[in-house]
Amino acid sequence: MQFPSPAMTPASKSGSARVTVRDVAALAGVSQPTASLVLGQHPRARVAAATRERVLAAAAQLGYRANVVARSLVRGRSFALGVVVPDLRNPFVMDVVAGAERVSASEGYAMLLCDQSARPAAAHLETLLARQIDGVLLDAAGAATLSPDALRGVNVVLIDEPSNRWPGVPTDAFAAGRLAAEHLLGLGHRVLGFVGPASDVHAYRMRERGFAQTLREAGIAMPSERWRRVSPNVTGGQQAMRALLAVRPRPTAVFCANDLIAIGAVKQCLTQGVGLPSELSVVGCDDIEMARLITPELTTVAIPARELGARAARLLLSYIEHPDAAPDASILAARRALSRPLPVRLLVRGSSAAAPGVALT
Amino acid sequence: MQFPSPAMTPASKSGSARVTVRDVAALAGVSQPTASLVLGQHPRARVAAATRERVLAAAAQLGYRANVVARSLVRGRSFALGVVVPDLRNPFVMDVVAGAERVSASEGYAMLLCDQSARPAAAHLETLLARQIDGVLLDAAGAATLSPDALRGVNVVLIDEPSNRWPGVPTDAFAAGRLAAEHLLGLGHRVLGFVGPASDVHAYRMRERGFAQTLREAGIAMPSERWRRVSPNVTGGQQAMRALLAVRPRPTAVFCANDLIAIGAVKQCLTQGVGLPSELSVVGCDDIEMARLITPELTTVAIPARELGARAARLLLSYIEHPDAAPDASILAARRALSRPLPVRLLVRGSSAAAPGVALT
DNA sequence: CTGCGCTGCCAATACGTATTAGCAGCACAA
DNA sequence: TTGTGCTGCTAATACGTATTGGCAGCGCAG
Repeated sequence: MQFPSPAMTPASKSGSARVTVRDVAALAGVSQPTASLVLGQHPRARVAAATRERVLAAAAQLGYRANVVARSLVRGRSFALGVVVPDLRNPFVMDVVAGAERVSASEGYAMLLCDQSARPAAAHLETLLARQIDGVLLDAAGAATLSPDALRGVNVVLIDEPSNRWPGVPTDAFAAGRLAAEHLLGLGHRVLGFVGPASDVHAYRMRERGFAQTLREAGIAMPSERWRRVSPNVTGGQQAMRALLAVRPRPTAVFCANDLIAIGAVKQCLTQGVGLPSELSVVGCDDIEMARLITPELTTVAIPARELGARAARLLLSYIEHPDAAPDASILAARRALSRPLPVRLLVRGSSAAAPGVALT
Repeated sequence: MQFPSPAMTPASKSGSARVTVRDVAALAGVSQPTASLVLGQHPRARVAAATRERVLAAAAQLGYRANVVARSLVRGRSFALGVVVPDLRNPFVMDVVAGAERVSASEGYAMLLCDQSARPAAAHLETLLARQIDGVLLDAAGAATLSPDALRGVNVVLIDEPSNRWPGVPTDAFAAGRLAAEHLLGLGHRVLGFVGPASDVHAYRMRERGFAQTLREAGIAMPSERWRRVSPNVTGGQQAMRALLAVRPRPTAVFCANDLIAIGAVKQCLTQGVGLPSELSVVGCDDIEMARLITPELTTVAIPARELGARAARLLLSYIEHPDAAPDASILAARRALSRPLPVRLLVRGSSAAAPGVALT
């Protein structure tokens, strides 16, 4: 039988002073390393069952919570991921982040979020590296603006941007463009337009090439007046559509490289009184929530954004937790599966219809 | 004159092994604490100018980067903020987060993002506390679900949720409701409806009360059939509007407690062929980007979301960096300024117009 | 009774930084 | 010459955990 220290009753004051592994060890009557063996995350440690029980009981009684900072220092790992995104207010980007957050949180990793619209990616990366970050999820924009050796010594996974330097999770962007083209061709459209970003982001390029190549195969002309480059947002879409509506012959259908552009394009049509989809069809790409909310609802090629983020996080974690140069075959297989292009699919909604004067059979 | 170690030329191999303050000290020919005094963040330290120069030169030559983890351990602070949000995919929330991110990044703090839609707030909080987080930004939903003593010992700032326990940044939510009511009354509407969330979030309640009290003062009845409670998203808005359109007399104007609800309401009207704004006016609240993208554009009461997030972050940083019980008068004044309710303003757009049969003078 | 291997625990140390206390060295006045 | 005060630096230690090496104690075979 033993008395609790009269100065405090352990159970009641669990929050007052920081309780460390030493306190737990003292209460359990073992040394600090022994307590550390039990409370650390190495279940392989050889500790007698009775001792383990005593330590766990003491930890519970004191309300022990491991200090991740101290653990990080000694292990040289922070159990945290950095995510560098081009713009926090882009809904597609946030869907990707949401997918990544779910995975990283469930694996016990914290997520440090960095917005490039406020600070350059290089500055964010400096902060992340100083924090001994375990890995970085990089959007295409981030990968483009960063010098490659700023990223030396850290695990990197790229989101929808191929590279022979770092692994990444791609989407089948070429198919996205092709699906849009096939859909519009099938509706009888022969005078087509395209709106994409001026920046050189691979996924956008592939969407464009899938669209262009399908038109080419069908023998459709793609004059440059109907091939517009703008900033990839709503304003850009409006500008592009204003220009396209002035072109003669006027396009009867337009494919936009993302939904924000498409929404801007649709808005501009409504502003100018152009009938949608009676006079003009618009197809977007991404399937952000907003696409279903405008009128008419936007026909678009859905990119599985959350899944994209989730897979990118899983792939990054795989590299973090198995840093070996030549890992297990099953690990390699898992990585290969995660690196496979994500399928896309066409969602036909109200913004696309048969070309004017074409009766569909 | 001294030779560099023949084993490596310092400038070239800056990335190979982790360079510590000891390496810098050795190269500069001073002790580790001296180098630490120069490279740490205490400019008050008394170091001779010549020594300081030598240390800085050595640090630059070696590409020294401070290890924030080690610094955190000894200082007992992590230089990181936690942000716990109800849903990463809510655009209003993300605007708030974007504002907070900008401030925290510019002050050298990292931002750990936690999404309650994937894990309960309590679980996130456990992770954050284990990481010695310096402070937490909490949305109303987070504050509601957390037991108060889970937050003991950490700085907390609430976003748009009053509490006598923690500081927070409020918005003038009552005025938001009042503005909406005055606007609609001014347009001649006398049969009004309201749609709000079923959850008990203070800001929503105040918007509702501002709206209700203004109607009451004008002698307008508010029967419960025209007072709907749904989940605060697009689907909820659709459901509520479907119900409201069946009420007799049918309302000629509806105020929705946030824009997502309002967008759902507008969508439902279009689906059922109800003319907007000719037969029915809809007013939202928040002014998310989407509000300008639907047709007709949504009349709404703008809440300055980014400013809200930015102020919350600044307020939190004030508490973190001045933990004194009785701080400076200027600090108190700054806190008071940051705690003042954020003004809101009405943005009249296309979704509201004069009541049917009312000619405006 | 000795030698060997195994189990279970602990002493010592490391991680990279910040901070406290104190020691030289110097200038200056008494 | 001694005392005093200041400047500029360093030795020692702390932060809380993980890990290495080694030491008792025990069972068992020779």
